[in-house]
Amino acid sequence: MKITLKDGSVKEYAEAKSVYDIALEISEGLARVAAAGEVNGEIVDLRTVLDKDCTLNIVTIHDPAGLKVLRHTASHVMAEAVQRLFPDAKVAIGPAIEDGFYYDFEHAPFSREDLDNIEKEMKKIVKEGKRLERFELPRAEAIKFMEDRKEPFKVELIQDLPEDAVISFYDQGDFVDLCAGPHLMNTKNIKAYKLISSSMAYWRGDSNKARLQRIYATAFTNKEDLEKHLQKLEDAKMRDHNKLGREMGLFLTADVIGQGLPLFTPKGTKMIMKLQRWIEDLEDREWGYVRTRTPLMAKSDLYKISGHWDHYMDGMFVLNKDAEDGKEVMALRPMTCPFQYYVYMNEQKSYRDLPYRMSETSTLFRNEDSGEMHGLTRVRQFTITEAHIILTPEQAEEELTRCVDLAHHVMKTLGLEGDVSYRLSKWDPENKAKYEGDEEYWNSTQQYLRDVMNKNGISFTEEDGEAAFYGPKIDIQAKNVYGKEDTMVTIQLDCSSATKFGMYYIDEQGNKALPWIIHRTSMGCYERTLAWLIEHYAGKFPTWLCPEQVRILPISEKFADYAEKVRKALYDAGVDVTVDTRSEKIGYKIREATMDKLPYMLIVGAEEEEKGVVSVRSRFAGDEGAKSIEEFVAQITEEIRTKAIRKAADEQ
RNA sequence: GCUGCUGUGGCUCAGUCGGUAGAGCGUCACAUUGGUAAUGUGGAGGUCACGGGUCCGAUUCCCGUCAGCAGCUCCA
Repeated sequence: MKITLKDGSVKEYAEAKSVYDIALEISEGLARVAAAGEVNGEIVDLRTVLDKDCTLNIVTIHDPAGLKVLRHTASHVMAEAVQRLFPDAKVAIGPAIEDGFYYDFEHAPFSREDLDNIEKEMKKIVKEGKRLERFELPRAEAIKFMEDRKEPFKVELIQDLPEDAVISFYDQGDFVDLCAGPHLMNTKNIKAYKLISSSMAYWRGDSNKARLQRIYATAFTNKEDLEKHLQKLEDAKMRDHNKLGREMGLFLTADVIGQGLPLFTPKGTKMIMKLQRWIEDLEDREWGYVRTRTPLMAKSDLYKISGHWDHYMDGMFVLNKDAEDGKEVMALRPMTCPFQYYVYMNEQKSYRDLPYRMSETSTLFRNEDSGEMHGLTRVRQFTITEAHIILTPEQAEEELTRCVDLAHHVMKTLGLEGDVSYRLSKWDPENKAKYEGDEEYWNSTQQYLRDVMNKNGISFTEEDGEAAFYGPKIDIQAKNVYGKEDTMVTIQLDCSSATKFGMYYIDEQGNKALPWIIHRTSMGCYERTLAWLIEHYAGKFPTWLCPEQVRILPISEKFADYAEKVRKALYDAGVDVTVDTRSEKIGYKIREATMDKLPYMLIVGAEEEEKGVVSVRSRFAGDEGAKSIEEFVAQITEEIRTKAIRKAADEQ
């Protein structure tokens, strides 16, 4: 008997065998869908004995699709283990996800001990080598089947399937699950898995529905891959800005100050100031922006005009809300838009003045739900380089391109351009009340942004329900160390706000005309960008961003004067430099400076003083040898000026 | 906002089956003045997150609050 595999290779067998046996042998337990080979154009059943040459489309568990199947099967095994240990646990759903799988149960919260016990029980099930059998039932029987097994969530799932649906189940002996498949054919092929964590999840993501316990786990084809993955999770923890940023002394929080209100230390502040000075100069001198400075709060009247009062009330901090003494109801600003509009309207503008680009380093306040705050990435007060560009409709395409270019330039300079993806954030046609404007407005503005990105050769995804209430956005997204995505930069097209505020410009015919508005950031907010930088560089920032760029390490206190001379030379050149004057051994000082992730250490002793040099030790190249003071100053100032991103050999 | 877990010197953690606490690192002082990842000795430093309850007595048990974490939901 000859079998032709998908890759063209041919296997020969002395006697007829079942597809099941062949599949098991070739793929270490492949997915059922893959096992269904084609014989003379017909899908063969697993136990069909092959008596002719055929082509078998085999997906092994080493393929991405097969790995997903492996994980999905592992979720069934986990569900069985849970029900063996906790017979009253009701099963909900258990899909494979990126990097693993989960299963939701209705049950009391699981402790770590429970998870370990479940893992042990899974081991037994794997060892038992249980075969997974697929069977199908008509809808009514399927419902009865799950009703008999007292699985209300499964019953609900089946009820939502179409009347004529073929409803399939997978039976692994003591555990049967509603499932479209495919699956591994045998539990024994699940060799490497780990229960990661458990947490609460709502049935169908609806907070009004049942509270379930979700167990997150992962599975791989072999122990090495699993170990590698677990190591990766550990490494991610080491880069986590919320941990590393605090350890490095860049920021802190205080219970009495409140959630989502980080405090920046001198070090963290220095980094933010370096970013801010750079961005402000860049925008004003090279990209044609003017700078404004507007209030952090306003009367509620302003937000009523802007639409925030109707569309964003929950997200604002409102002051004097229930005041009975006649005090004005105010709100801290959640955005800068309307404030800058009034600056625009201060003087009548001609088409010749447009595009009018107003930028502001703007502090904003957003009343996020208490469970939403995280480190520096979700906070209640943050500062952003926010601009509003007032322009004629004819200028929009070119200006939007400039905005994308500026954002790209900023990310490239920071070395972060490889981390991002672009997203067209659209309104939600299913939830029109959340947005201003009609279908035509949204379709046309969304198409406008789509065209701009296409013309600029940007690949992007599209997402419903992510737009601002006044218009669609180009969002530049980045993932954190745990794979969670955040918006870093946003560029929004707004063709409706000008009407609300009565903004206009005088066109070439001398008539009032309605401008368009671009809302955009050039860099995400400083807090979030700093978080991103910490995680991207694992704290080893490019020299220009380091709060401490050089540390001078005198061999002993005898060389304090020479160290001071070197320090002054660097300080006068604008370098952030310190001297470690403690009476510690040089090895100890080097160790500490290394752990502080300093880019440069300058060791100075008798030899150096005599020759007027410094011994350079860098994070990038280790011992760089002796250099004259002038030479090192020239080298580092050039590195800082060009914002070079030097990397060590092992960081390439 | 919801569910769960967590909160002990600056950091990492131990401990108290209820009798007001300990280590390492860091910090400070002194000695040492050194050559590329840890010199030695000594000292200081904690209302055990905060508030209430039970108890003769609470850091320990219970309740609440605040904060941190994970997840859900949300994110103009």
